[in-house]
Amino acid sequence: MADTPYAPSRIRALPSWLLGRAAARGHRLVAEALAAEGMRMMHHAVLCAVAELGPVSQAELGRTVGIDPKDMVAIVNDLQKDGLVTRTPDAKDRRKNAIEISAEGKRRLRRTERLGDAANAELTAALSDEERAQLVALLTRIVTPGE
Amino acid sequence: MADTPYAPSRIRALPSWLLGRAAARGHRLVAEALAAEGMRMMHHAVLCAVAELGPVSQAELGRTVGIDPKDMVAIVNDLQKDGLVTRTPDAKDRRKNAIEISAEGKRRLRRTERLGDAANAELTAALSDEERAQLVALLTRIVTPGE
DNA sequence: AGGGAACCGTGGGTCCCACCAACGTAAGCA
DNA sequence: TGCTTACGTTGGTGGGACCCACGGTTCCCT
Repeated sequence: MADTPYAPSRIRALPSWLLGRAAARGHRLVAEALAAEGMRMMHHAVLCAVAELGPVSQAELGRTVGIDPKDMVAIVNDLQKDGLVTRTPDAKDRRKNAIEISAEGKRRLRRTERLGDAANAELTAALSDEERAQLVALLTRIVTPGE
Repeated sequence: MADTPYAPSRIRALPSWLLGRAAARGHRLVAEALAAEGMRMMHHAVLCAVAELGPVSQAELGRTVGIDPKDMVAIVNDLQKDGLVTRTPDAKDRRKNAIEISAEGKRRLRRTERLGDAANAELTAALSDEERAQLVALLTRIVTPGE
């Protein structure tokens, strides 16, 4: 028999392993795509969330995208430095910063969304539309175990 | 209106995002489980591969599990230090190390495999057996785009 | 009204994973 | 024989996720 160089290796069938591998490929594809605009995945995610939520505090932003407040500081710093969002102290609650997307941020977001979509298309190129939807549904149930 | 704190946020439907989240949860669950035996995911994967492949070089090991040779060195060091594998110079090719699992390694592997399976069961607890198989099939096609 | 609890933003740091560059040694091939 | 390739090892970079602690602010309960 021809070789098939490496044995199937029991772990290759474990969901956790496959998820790790698939996520790594997805991350690589998306990161490469977004790099064309000088963005990273988390920056894009945060920018996207800001666009959807309107003026919002960093803490709430962190909760929606599920990242540490500490890391959010650096991301918002970067986005602000590039003029993609504005960070103004909230008049009603002076603990908060009101983060809002700028016009330039919206333009950037439109481009990065297209890049991200293209990368995701490549990531799931081997799947039919129906299978892609299936995958999304299954993953959604995995990531939200409590709901 | 009741709140539903965060908007669906467009990115939450992207495969790459969901994969990252699901992988993070899977990694956390498995890592916690394996920590009971003082093992990490990559150590378990390598040990598993060694058990399947028999005496094998580090380079081939790295190819099968898909990790950097540099990282493989550290992992084999750890496994050897714990007496789970043996690393002997290959007589036929003196560049290579022949890595082989030890009796203690086999015992450890049996335990970590059970722990890993349990963690994966919890990870996919929301899915039926059929759905789990579906997920594995879909992920497999994503991680091996060229085949 | 007062005081403790909770929360926000920020800085400190840790751990794990992925990847790249280089080098000495050894094998394979022309 | 010399050239090319491969193996193992050391060095380092960077991103992602996570945790702790602090000062400032607001909320809530008594």
